[in-house]
Amino acid sequence: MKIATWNVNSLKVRLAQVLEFLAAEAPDVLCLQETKTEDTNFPLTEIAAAGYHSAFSGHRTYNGVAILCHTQPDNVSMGIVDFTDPQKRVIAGTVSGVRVICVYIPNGESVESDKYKYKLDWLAQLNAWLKGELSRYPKLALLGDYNIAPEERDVHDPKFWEGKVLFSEPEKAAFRDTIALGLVDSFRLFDQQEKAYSWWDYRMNAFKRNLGLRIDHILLSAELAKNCKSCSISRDVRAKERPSDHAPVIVEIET
DNA sequence: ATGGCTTCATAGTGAAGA
Repeated sequence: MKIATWNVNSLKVRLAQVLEFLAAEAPDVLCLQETKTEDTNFPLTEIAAAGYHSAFSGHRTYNGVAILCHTQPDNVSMGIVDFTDPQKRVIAGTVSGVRVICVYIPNGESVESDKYKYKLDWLAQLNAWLKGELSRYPKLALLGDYNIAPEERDVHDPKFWEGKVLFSEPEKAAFRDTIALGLVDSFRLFDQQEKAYSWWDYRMNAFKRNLGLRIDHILLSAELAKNCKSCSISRDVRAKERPSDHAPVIVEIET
């Protein structure tokens, strides 16, 4: 089973690239973030023509998440249970016995911002909810744009980023709390090249200079992690014409 | 090494992303 995640930064703008990615990689599941698309405008037909079912939760301008899937996902749910959030950031579904949770974790803007408080609160709510989800679904994959670089090696310049949003201590602590629930950062199960990132700023030639952060993650429950065969970042996608600022991440799991 | 991109909503700029 091949599962991927990608922050597309507008599904409308990136639709052709999404279809290209589906054709090239043929993932069983593709989780999308920042679709920025109202549900009524979701490109169901084009995605169906590529052989994929869609489950989605979006609104205009910001946020928006979706799960594209070769088979119809079961028990699709939106949001974090018991947490009222008008922003569409979570969608989950069960595919071949695997609970797939697609998340777009808040950016936080800066550590002084009210959005940063929202981010930390959001992460606490996520972790509280996940605890129950993990006991219900031993085979669970949590994927998406975390907007957190967990370790120094995930940041091109740790000194520069120290204490800043995406790499501040409370954010990293929240990430470790997620891991402590019994999830594994699949990327670190394998030998990886140094300076491997999943996001590069559009400005300052950041991609060409590899000034990036690894903030998109695929976390697996123990039962899935033990059968995980690979985890890689599709860096070439970021090099395309008019790219998203994020690259996709893909895992292969033996089922 | 953050003003220096990109997208959206809108009709000239402003917000937001990360």
